[in-house]
Amino acid sequence: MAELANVSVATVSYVLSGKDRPVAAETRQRVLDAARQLGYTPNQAARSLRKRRTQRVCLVLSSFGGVPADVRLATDLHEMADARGYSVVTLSVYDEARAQAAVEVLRGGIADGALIHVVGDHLAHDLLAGLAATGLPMVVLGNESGLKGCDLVRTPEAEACAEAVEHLLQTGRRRIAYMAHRFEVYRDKPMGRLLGYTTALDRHGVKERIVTGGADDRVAAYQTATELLSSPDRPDAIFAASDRAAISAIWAARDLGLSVPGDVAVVGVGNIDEGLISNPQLSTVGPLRHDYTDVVRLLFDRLQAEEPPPAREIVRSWTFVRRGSS
Amino acid sequence: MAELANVSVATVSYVLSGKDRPVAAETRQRVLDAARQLGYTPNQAARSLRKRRTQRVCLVLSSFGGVPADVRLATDLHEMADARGYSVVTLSVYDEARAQAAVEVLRGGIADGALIHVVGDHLAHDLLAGLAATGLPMVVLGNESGLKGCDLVRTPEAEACAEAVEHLLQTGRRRIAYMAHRFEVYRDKPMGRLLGYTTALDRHGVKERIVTGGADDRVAAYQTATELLSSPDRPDAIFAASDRAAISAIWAARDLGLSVPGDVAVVGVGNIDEGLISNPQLSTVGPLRHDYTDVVRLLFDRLQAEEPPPAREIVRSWTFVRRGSS
DNA sequence: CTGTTAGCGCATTCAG
DNA sequence: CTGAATGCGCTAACAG
Repeated sequence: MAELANVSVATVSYVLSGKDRPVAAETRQRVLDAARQLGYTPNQAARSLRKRRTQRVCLVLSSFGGVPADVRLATDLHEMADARGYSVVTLSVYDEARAQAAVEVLRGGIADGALIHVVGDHLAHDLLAGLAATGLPMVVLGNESGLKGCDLVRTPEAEACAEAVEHLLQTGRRRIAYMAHRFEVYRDKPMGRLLGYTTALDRHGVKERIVTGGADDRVAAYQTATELLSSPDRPDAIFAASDRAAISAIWAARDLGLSVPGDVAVVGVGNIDEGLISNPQLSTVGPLRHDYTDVVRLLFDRLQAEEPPPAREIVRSWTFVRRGSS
Repeated sequence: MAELANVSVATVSYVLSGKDRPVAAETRQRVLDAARQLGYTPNQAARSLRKRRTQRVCLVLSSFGGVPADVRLATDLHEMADARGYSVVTLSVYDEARAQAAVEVLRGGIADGALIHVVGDHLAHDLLAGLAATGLPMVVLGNESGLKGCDLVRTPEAEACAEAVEHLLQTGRRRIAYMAHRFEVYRDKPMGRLLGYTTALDRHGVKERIVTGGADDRVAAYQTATELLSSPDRPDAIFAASDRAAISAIWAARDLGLSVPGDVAVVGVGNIDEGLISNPQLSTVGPLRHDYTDVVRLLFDRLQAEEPPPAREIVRSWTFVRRGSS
């Protein structure tokens, strides 16, 4: 490369990395021509080794096709990364092995910072804490507590879900089933959405708990809802841990000849757009606006800060949105 | 690190990378202890610079939350990567800018190989060809032709879709609408799914073409289907470019008081599981089994080959699956 | 304006 | 069995 253009490697580096060092127009052109002719692209490993920065950020998600809101998160991240000259790579963490691998990759220095949104318990708290202790700039979405050295974005899910369940109680529902994500069921004590459910029932002195799995995918949700609603003492409301599951529940109810919300009310979580086209429209719990620019900004602030800024925390606002299904 | 364990960097390298060089048990333990105490992880940039391999593969997708089948593709890739000691990073390509960026990152050497599944036209053929010319081992899913130096996985979408539309014609449908992905509409000539649609109509001498957008997301599909079905000369069949859009179309029909398939038949593409719980069950076009292990194996064969193997090609088998909606 | 040089952190000879 | 020396491809500082 350098010899083809008949210049030193330093010159090549300067023109390709667009630094301010003055380079004769003619020389620059020669370099550019040679680069194009050879299809030359600087080796990023060498570059980051030298610069001690990768100009990359890493997005860590539970899985592709998981939470629909992740699409927005990813878009917002890509957009800001672009604007600031960073690339984005994504790691998928859908089980413990993947969590381990992801942390290893991050520790190996694949990126200058990470935006981490892993639902469930795959990414153990210790792993996360160990990663943060590395000094890697990171922003964690979740309800982890006691994470030092990184920014936290938490969502008051429990409160908002309790509100939804209280609404069900106040409109006369008494047998309220909760369709949970798998990881919630295997937890020692209820948290988040499930906690909201139990809290609301506690407050109203309702003893009965009907907790099933099935919220993880649409088909499982349909089957679970069908079972629930086929039983002789069927619930008069289903609170599902995801909107997708809730919509499946609506289908199941209708296929059984039950009316929604007449015979059974349905409420989901997430406030996805699809809730607007279901019939009836889906009552849900979630953010009113899906916008993660503030979250993403936390990361880039941290990346571009001279020294580690104090840990900040954003609390995302979640509310109960009543629509036709309840 | 080296000094804490009181050994040379070479020794550290040997014990941590698990090479066969003999190391005294006591020395090894000292290194391991020091590594854990410091939370030391070898820098991957330096390692790949030296070894000229990253031990990473890259998955390139259109977008997270895009095609449901990508979840399986990702799982299969992760699994085999794990087994062979590779990590997986993912790049998301949902527009031209992202395509450009992704290719740049790949050229920069982020991974030893790439599995590329980008639907639509974002990833221009030239970019792909340029990347392949780099010598980067890659497997491309799509119907690109004339790509040298990489393995191709193609899907006879057009044929399978034509079969579906012929089925609609044979069961008496005459006004068949096609709900397209955005990128299909803006193409100069029909390809893939749209081509299947036009081909079938041509064969049967049907002149009328009803092509709309809306297949990209559920809400848009619902709205588009509602418009189509509200018109005085409404179609008697809707062929949607995705199952998700097709399911939205079923909802739209039902919400308008139309029966499916009585008043309007609906057929989708993709054969996603959700089609089994829709009411009626969704007729669709797609693979009977979602399994990408053979595709993934192509990549690792290529990675572990001494010299570039001949370009191979896999043709995935797609069929029309008739269910209740048509 | 451009070339020379010294590492970045690691894996790998080659000596000991 | 272990340490010292070399260089992977690049950038930044310093000479010219």
